[in-house]
Amino acid sequence: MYAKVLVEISHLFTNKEFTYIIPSSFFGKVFVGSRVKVPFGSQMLEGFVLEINDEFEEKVDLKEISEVIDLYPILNDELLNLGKYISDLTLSPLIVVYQSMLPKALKAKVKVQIKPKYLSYIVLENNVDANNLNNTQKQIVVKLQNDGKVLKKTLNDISTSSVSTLLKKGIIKEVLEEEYRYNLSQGKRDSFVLLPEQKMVYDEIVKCNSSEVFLIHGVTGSGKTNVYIELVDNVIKNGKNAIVLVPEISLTPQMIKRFQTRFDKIAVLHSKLSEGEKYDEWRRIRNGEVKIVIGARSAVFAPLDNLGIIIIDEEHSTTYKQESTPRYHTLDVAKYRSKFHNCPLVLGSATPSLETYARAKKGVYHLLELKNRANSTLPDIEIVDMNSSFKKNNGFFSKQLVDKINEVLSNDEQVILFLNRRGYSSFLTCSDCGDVVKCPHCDISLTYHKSSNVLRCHYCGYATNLGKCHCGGELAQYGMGTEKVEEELSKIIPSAKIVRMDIDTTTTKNAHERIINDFSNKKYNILLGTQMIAKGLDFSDVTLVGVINADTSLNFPDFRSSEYTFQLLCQVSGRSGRGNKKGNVIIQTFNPDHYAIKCSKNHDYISFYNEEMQIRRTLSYPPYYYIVSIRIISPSYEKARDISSKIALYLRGILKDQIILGPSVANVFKVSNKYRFLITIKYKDINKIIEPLRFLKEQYHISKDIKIDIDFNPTKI
DNA sequence: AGCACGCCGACT
DNA sequence: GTCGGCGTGCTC
Repeated sequence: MYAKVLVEISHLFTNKEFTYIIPSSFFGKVFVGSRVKVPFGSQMLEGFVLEINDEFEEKVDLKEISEVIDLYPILNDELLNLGKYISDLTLSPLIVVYQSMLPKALKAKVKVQIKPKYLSYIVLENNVDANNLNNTQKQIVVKLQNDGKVLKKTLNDISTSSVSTLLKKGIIKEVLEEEYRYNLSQGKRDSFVLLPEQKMVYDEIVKCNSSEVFLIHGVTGSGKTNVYIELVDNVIKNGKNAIVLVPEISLTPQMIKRFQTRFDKIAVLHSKLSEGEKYDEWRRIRNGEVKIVIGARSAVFAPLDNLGIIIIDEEHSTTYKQESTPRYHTLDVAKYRSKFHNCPLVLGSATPSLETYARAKKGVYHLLELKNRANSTLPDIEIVDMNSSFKKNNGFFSKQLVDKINEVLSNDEQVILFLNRRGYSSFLTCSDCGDVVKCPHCDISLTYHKSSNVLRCHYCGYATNLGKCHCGGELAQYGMGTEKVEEELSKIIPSAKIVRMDIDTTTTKNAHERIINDFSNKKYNILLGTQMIAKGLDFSDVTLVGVINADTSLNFPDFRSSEYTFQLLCQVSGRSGRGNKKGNVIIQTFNPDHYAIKCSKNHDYISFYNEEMQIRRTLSYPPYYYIVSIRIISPSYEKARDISSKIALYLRGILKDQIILGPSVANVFKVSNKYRFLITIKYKDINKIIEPLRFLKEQYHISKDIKIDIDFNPTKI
């Protein structure tokens, strides 16, 4: 017997398999999808078995598999083939794809070994003649007769020696049972009835018994989660399982809570779990102990059989695209799995991505609408032109916003203030020469962290103490960070109890949940934060949302900047007035006439969509064209530049009908002392460009000092 | 990635 | 003569 094995080295030979002999002692123990240890050159490596054959005809000296790691395969046929599909789609090494489909604990070269955690229990082994026992022993036996199974630790507390005597006599025995590190307690049951509009959406989807894609376009607060819960309930009643995907961790606690009010067998997968917890959750899923998986991007690979539905909430979120190899999009993976299981895929958003909405309008997806808020009305939105306001008081806060905050606080209601920091984090400028302090390794302004008084590079992590400019001038703060806004706000409104939520205040475990709980329990009356407070949060006492600077994302050099801005404004606005009190939103901006801002005032997705689509059409951007970006990265500037030109020439030579842009220096020109060039292809048919790109990738795969990074449908350009 | 093989410079 | 530089190539 022979096995084709994919070894855990991604670097040299892409997707090459090696054949090994299965020694007779391993017959029946090696499966397709199992991990094995194999001798490889001088080293011992782990690998995945991809094929098992009776014959092998080539005349090569074969080695034997030296160890079988798994009792059962860890990847089933569906996931093995899904991996191959992703590998083809993203031009990533297959082994890297498999690794990212599994928890890190299952990876060969993981630094700390993560193993299942076991607890020792004691059970009665034989019928006991109580006369042969002393009092302590009797006490233990009686306890076991009453309770059946008791933690060994508990009995040891009575008497360690008695326990070991009984064990020796064979009267009791020890059993090991696994303890899962992550334990989701059962929630309080809560029932609701779908509103007519929600029921219609539900009925449409429940009717479907094939792999169709549905888009629920529902305004913020329209009760999409209730529809999800009913859909999942229906699936489970039919004996099937469900995957529910959410964009990021800050959203997860509330979504989990909602699902806990209805279901028990839920597993949770997201990046804030420890590796041990992830491993345990993964095995609970694999062992069929759960029926629902809720999680972020990677949860789309959850090893659930018999899927009945996949739900992707906040479909437009860029977190669904993985920003490292393999650069897959969750939507593509979900589509594959929905086809495999012949089950519906449901996308939900108040502000769908243009790509998704365009497909829904074309009829590729089913478009379903929730036009009304479930329990309240949409908030009133006021746009404040900062061009005039800014000159008057020269601060971050317009008079309108300050007045409204005071009014809301005096009613004992709450405020969420949103600071749009994208591309505009606080950096330091020299007051003499005007230079911005940049990272010596990356072409990026350093961000000033006031609490620790250091300048930090958000790309490579470089940190330096605050010094003087190279010209000797003083450095002055420019731009605005949450800390600075908080400082100014507490001066203007001394009575405000402000809690900040940003990267700095949420590094510790459970920090997210703590801040959200504290704010929810009204320990604070103002929540000030960055992107992470924009989505999903649901506080019934928040009646004012203030957007301090709507423009910064508008100025970001990206063709999607208008779309991101519109989405962001709708999302944050949606946090206001979710209870029974009317909500208000104040958006401060220097561009009050920009369509992204104007449309958000009226919650008008369709007008925004139409305006933006015209621009996309004119400039040949998605969804009219697909985009692939090719990044050429090298520590040598000359090499990066020359190879880029060579590649562009090659591509232009064979892709005569495609739009090829570049090479140009990338937006962030230098990262960690490596220079980056960019070539962009706009295309309609992937089949026309995939082979040359695969060729390029293979050509430079071996090269030490040139890295070619190919990113299909990049979210950042 | 490792590690061997191999082909040239500078040392006891 | 040989120690060791790292370029090239292979690993079932």
